[in-house]
Amino acid sequence: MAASKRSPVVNLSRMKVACKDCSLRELCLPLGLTEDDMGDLAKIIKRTRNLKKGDHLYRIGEKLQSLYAIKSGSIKSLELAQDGYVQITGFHLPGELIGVDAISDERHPCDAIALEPVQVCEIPLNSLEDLAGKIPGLQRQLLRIMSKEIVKEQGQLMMLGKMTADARLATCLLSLSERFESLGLSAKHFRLSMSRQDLGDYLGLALETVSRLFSRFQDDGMIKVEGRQVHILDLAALQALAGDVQDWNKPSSRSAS
Amino acid sequence: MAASKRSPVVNLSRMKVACKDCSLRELCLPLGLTEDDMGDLAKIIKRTRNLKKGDHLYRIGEKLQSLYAIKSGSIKSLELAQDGYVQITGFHLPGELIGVDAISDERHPCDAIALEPVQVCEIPLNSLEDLAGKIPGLQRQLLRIMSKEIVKEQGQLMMLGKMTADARLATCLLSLSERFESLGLSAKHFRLSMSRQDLGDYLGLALETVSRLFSRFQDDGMIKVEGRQVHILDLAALQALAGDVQDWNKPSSRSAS
DNA sequence: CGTTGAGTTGACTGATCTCAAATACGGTGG
DNA sequence: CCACCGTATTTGAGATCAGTCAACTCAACG
Repeated sequence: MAASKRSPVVNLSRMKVACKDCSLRELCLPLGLTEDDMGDLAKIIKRTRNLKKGDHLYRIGEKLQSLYAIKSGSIKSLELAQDGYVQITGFHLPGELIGVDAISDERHPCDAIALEPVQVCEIPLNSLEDLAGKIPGLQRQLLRIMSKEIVKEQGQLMMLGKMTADARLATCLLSLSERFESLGLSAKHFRLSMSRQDLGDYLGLALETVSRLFSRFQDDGMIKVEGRQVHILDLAALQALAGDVQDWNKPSSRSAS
Repeated sequence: MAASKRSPVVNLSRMKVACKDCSLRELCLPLGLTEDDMGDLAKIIKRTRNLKKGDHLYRIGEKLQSLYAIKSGSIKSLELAQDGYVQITGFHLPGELIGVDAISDERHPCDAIALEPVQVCEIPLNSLEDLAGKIPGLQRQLLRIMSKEIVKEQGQLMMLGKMTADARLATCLLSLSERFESLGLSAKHFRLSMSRQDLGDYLGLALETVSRLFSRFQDDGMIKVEGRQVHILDLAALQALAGDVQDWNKPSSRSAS
C-alpha cells in the first residue's frame, strides 16, 4: 500500500542502474570519486533486488556475498538471543549501505528484514575490495562509512545504557526526522515503517511502554500520532527531552589539551 | 604495583619497535601480510607513547591524527551525555587498535583514558591509508577490524537492551576472561583494571548493582572476588547465566534458506 | 461479519536505582 | 614502617521506572 505514494526519491530509483545517475549516489559511497570512478563502480554493481515486507535480505549465519545499498524502502537489522529476545540493532533507510558488519568473519551476524517493499543494489564485496585497491577515494570512503557505523552504534549504547524511556523515544524520532529530511522528505511529518514492537526492540523497551510514550508525547502536545503517521509539533520540546547534545560533527571547531 | 608482575607479553613489548618483532603483531593487523609488508608497516609507525593511569590518549572533539595499537595496559573509551552521565563504550586490551571510530568525521567522538600504565604504538592514519592502497592485505585487514568492532558493539547493544543485570556482568567477565586468555594470560584468574563504577558505566548499571552482583556471584560459588582480583570457579554457571549463545564464529558451518 | 494482528490502556509487580552509612584499601607524609 | 586521608567498595532500606499480564478497540482481510 505504501508503495503507491512514495516520494520522488523512491520512484526515481527504480529505473536507474548506473551509480552516477542514481539519486542516492551521494549517500551510498559519496565524495572523492570522479565520474570515471563512478563508472567503474557501476560496473561491479549487480542488478537491483526487490523485497516484499517481511522478506529477509539475508539471515544470520549466511555467508557474506555482497553488501547492499538501499534504493528504496527500509530494513531492520536484528539479533536474536537464545531465549527468543530480539534486539534490533538498526533501521536502515535509502542511501545507506548494509551488510558491512559481516566483513569480519564473512558471515552475517544478524538478520536483515524488509519493513516494507524494498529495492537494493547488490555490491559484490570482492569486486568492491578490488576496486577500492585501485581507487583511493573509494577505499577511504569505505573506511568512513564503517567508522560512521561504529559511531552511530556508540550513540545507541549511550541511549540504551543511560537514557530514560522517554529520552530514548524522543531521540529515535528526532533521528528518523533528520534522516527523512536528508532524503528530501518532510522532517515534520512522516510515516513509521516499523511497528511499536520493532521500536521497543530497538529502544530496549516493551511495546506497551512505547505505545504509552506515544500517547504521552501527544498529550503533551509534542507530536500528533495517527497510528504510524507522526507529526512533529514541538521540535524544541523533543530535543530537550532527548537531551539535546552539542555535536562535534558541526562545522564549528575545537581542540583540547 | 601491577606493573611489576605483568605477563611476558607485556614486558616484551617495551623494547620492540618493528611490528614483525612485536609479540602482538598478530593481534593488531594480523594475517595476509608478508614480511616485506610488515616492514613497510613498521616504517610508518611512530614511537611508543606512554600513559599513566588516568591520562587521556585523546579527548572527544580532538582532531584525528593517528590510530593507536595498544602494546600494554588497558584503556576505556567513554562518551559523556550532557547531563554528566557517562557511557563507557569499550574496554581495550593489548593488541587492539583504537581510534577507528574517529575516521568518519576526523574527530574523536569519545574520550580514551588509560586505566593503568599504558604503552601504545602511534599509527598516523594518512600513512596507513596510503599503505593500505598499496597492500591489498592491509586494506582488507583494516576493513575486518572495523567490521569486528561493529559486531562487538552490536553484542553490546543486545546486552544493554535485553539482558538482566546478572547476565550482563557474567557476559562481561567471560569476555574479559577470553580476551586475557588469548593474550596468553590466565582465563581463570585475573585482575580487573577498571573500577566498579567503570563496569557500571559500561554495563548500564549503577556501581552498587555491580558490587552486589560480585557479592552474589561469590556467594553462589561462581567466582571468588578479592577487590579487583577475580577467580572464575564455575565457568559453566557463568556461561549459563550469560545465556551461552552458540556462535557463528566457530569453525562449524551452516547456511540458511 | 468473524478472525487476526496491531495498538492502547489499566493494574500490579519487581528489578534496579538512589540515598545513606559503614568498611576496606591504596597512597602519602612523617 | 606506621598513622592518616581520601577513594573505592560493600551493604542496607526505601523509592521508582518500566515490565508483565490482561482486557479492550480498531482496522484489514477473507
